[in-house]
Amino acid sequence: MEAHATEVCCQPVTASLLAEDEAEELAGLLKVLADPARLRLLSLVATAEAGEACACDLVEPLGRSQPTVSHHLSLLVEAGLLSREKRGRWAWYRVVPERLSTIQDALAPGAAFSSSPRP
Amino acid sequence: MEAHATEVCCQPVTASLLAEDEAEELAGLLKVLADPARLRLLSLVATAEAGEACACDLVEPLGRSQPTVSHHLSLLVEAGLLSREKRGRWAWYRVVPERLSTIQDALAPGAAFSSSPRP
DNA sequence: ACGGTTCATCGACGTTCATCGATGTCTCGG
DNA sequence: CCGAGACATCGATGAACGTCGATGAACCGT
Repeated sequence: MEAHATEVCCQPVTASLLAEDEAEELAGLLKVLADPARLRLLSLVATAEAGEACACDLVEPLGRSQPTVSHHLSLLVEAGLLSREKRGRWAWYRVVPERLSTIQDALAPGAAFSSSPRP
Repeated sequence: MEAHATEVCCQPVTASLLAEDEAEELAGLLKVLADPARLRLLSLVATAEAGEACACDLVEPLGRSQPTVSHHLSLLVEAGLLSREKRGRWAWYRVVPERLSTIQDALAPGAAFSSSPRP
């Protein structure tokens, strides 16, 4: 019931009537974003040098314990919002911009009349 | 600590380092969206005839009890995602597209280098 | 003025979730 | 080969949340 990265995820919310399944799918993805700690992690990684950040450099600026940071990072990776690459004994993270665009598209406002321009 | 509609809400997450306050603010707004019932309510109102929907027509298609629907609608209004207008004994709801755009802007990907083009 | 309809509020219950300390696993340097 | 550092996993705990039935408040037709 989680927001796996493989999902393409939904048409725009305002474009057509969302089914319960699609709604749960999109809600699962949004739920991962809807947390201060995870938003700041996303922001920390995005603004990090070279666009990637080591987990060891995220614990202190986030002000949470190491297990908590690890937990949030796992959720972000599972949702496809971050990618993890383990190099040596460090784990490096990057943001996945396409995944953010996915959410943006799902939230496109006033899309109710933009489906078929006219035959 | 809620997502009041008056908030302008944050710079893009990927553009600059999010402070804890801003993160909580944006998270509060996203938390309202991150629920299947509320997403479907938003979708129901958006795709309704004339762009507005009566609360009485939302209970049955949502498949939840009337108090639950009322509760979710209140949260959406408080977050500024819906507007409520009481006419007679019915309550009519409309989506607020600007509020959706706010979230879209906050989630703009790859905005790390788009702040100041060059002086 | 009364009864029915619409909607919000209240109180309660079960689930989900963020957080932590303790522990386990892996990798490297000496 | 052993110890230290980095990270994930486990188990527990307290708070937040979605849901419902019951109740309350407002607004009409008759």
